[in-house]
Amino acid sequence: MKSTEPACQYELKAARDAMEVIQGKWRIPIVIALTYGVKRFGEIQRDIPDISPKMLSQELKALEENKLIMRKLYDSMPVAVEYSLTPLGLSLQNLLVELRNWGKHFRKEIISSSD
Amino acid sequence: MKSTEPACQYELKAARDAMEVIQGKWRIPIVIALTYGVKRFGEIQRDIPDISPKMLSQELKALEENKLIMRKLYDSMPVAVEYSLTPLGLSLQNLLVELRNWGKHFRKEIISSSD
DNA sequence: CCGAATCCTGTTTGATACTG
DNA sequence: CAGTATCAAACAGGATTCGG
Repeated sequence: MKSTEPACQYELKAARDAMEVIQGKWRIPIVIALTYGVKRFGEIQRDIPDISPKMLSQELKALEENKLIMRKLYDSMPVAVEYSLTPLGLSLQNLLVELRNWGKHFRKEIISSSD
Repeated sequence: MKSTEPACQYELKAARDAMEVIQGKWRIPIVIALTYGVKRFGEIQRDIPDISPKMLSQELKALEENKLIMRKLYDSMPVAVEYSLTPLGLSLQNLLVELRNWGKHFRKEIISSSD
């Protein structure tokens, strides 16, 4: 065989699918915030100090569309909304662990060595 | 304790560091292409059919700056250049595996269920 | 063959203010 | 409290052309 690629196109697509879902500045922080339990809009906003309400709203919506999180509306007065991880969102844990592990490894290699 | 966040700021930063390095449309494909061995510019370009030379050049440079790949220049005529993964680049394998696993899981859950 | 340079477009992100 | 609306800035990505 001349090229090594054709056999792995499916694997590559899976990796890119995953990236699409978690890519961006805020999705990982939001998911991590919610791994500590159900939270309300304002709580998440306090946990991620420099996110704007617009971005938070927008990214929550995207995560909900991908079924990583659940939005529960309480029709009280004033309204209350609670966000939580779905099973699919929880299934990200292994990936998040690897992400953190590699992130630490990277810092050791890069920050210490040169640069 | 009232907030769950302060303790995990370091973990969060590690995850974001990792994301910054692998984020974007082309870095994962490039790294995956190079896991099959040393390759030249044109080979990588053929392995990733829809990448433009500009993007390939730009992303190779970024990956090199982060020490994930190595660039070796052969001063022949015409010049030849070979790219390969560094140990740090190779250390991404576990993360890539998780990325693919979760990507597949995600497709099963999403594509099949509704959407 | 391996890019660099330039120009251009669309998306992402952000600051700020406002609403039910 | 939980967002929306608006505007502006930044960035990613693409098309094309050029050079050693």
